[in-house]
Amino acid sequence: MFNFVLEFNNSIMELNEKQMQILEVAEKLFAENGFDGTSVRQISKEADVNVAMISYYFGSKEKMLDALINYRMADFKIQLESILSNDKNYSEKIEEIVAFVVARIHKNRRTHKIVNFEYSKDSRNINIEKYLQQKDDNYRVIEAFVKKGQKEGVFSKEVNIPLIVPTIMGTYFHFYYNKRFYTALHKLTDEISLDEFVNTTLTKHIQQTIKALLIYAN
Amino acid sequence: MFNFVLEFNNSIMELNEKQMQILEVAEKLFAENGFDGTSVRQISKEADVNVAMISYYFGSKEKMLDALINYRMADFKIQLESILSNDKNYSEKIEEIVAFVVARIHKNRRTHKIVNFEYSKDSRNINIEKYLQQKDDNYRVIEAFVKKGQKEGVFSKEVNIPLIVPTIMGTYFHFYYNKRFYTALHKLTDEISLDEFVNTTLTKHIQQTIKALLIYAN
DNA sequence: AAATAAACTAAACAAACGTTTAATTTAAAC
DNA sequence: GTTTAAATTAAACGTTTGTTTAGTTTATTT
Repeated sequence: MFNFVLEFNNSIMELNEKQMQILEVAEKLFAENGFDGTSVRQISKEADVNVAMISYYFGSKEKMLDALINYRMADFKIQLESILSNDKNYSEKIEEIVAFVVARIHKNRRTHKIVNFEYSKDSRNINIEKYLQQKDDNYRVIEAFVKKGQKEGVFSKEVNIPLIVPTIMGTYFHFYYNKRFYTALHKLTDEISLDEFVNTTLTKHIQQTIKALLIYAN
Repeated sequence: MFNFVLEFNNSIMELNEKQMQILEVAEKLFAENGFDGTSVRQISKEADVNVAMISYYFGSKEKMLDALINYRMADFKIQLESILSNDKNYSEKIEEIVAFVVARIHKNRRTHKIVNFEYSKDSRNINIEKYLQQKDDNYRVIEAFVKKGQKEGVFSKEVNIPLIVPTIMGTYFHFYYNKRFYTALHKLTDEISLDEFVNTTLTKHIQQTIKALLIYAN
């Protein structure tokens, strides 16, 4: 019996297996139908638990969303730094960073989608500290890397560093949100070939883009 | 008294001023709080009309969303082609295309956001033909432009053409969806400086990116 | 001016919503 | 084995949801 210990709301929240099972179902349904488009009865039915368990375990539907986001972002330790500390050249390092980021957001795409949609709402009062912290951490690592490359004369100094990550993640998500259109364009069919497409073609495109931008921008 | 004539569901839908006023309010609220997060009573209250008018005019809340999307996409004639037909060089043409696309989606960002969020839902049954048609039209124009540049030896042949537009639009939308984070990073404050930022800094970044990609990708 | 059609309204509808209650079963502690 | 706590349940709570009804006002047509 292994529980998932989670720092949350300045206190520690332990998630047992049943809670995690509920969150998995909630993640799927929120990503498919939106937060407001998903009822707690749907979640409880699909997770095979009583409706009251959601309030019992998480307090409310909204607090369950908080728990989900923090649960998914909790293990976002900066593996970037280990990539940047190896002895590859700058071009190879860019490729590794992009491949890592794309694989990561693809794996957590459902929660990212929920955050993207709910985050900008005035009405929603979600606790996205962990998400913002991770975003900031990632940015600082990228910033240091690019500035180092600029100092060594490998990277162009004309690049807008804060907008590099939006280009990486934005390309992925715009593809993902419009996958029905783009998979038709690429003649892809099932979910497996989507994974493959992301890991090969899409990743390669973003790698090319960022390499060209960092090296040749003017 | 000028009405807006709209082709819709294989028939012609005429929108009078009151209907357009309702759609403007609905667009704002849908973009802010989502489709499911917005009630018809909210819309009717803010638009200063009776609740029943929404069913009376559009049939249902969902059909109103259809009407909104088609209303906003209706005037999306391909101005791209006029840009591409002038006598600028390739580099300048890229700049003009990017500036045009960014300005366009920024202007219609609210409806784009709604489409992005509702489009991927299995549960939602929205009619996005106009949107898809416009997407396809735009892609074909871009494709022809890039292939011409490749033939003339100006553009790299290593570029994945279908993924160029996702990079342009994705960069914009990832910035827009996370604007709270990025405006803090850029130390922007009000809505005006956001418009300015999009028209100058963000547009320039995407121009740099696409130019570098098309010319130097390998 | 009378008749017809369109625009608009307040009220009511059933269904679905998130949450709470009170009772019961299961597990842990003593 | 008894007591205490935690987990689980079915039912009910009061709101809010999108939509419809039936009636009234305003505009257009004859």
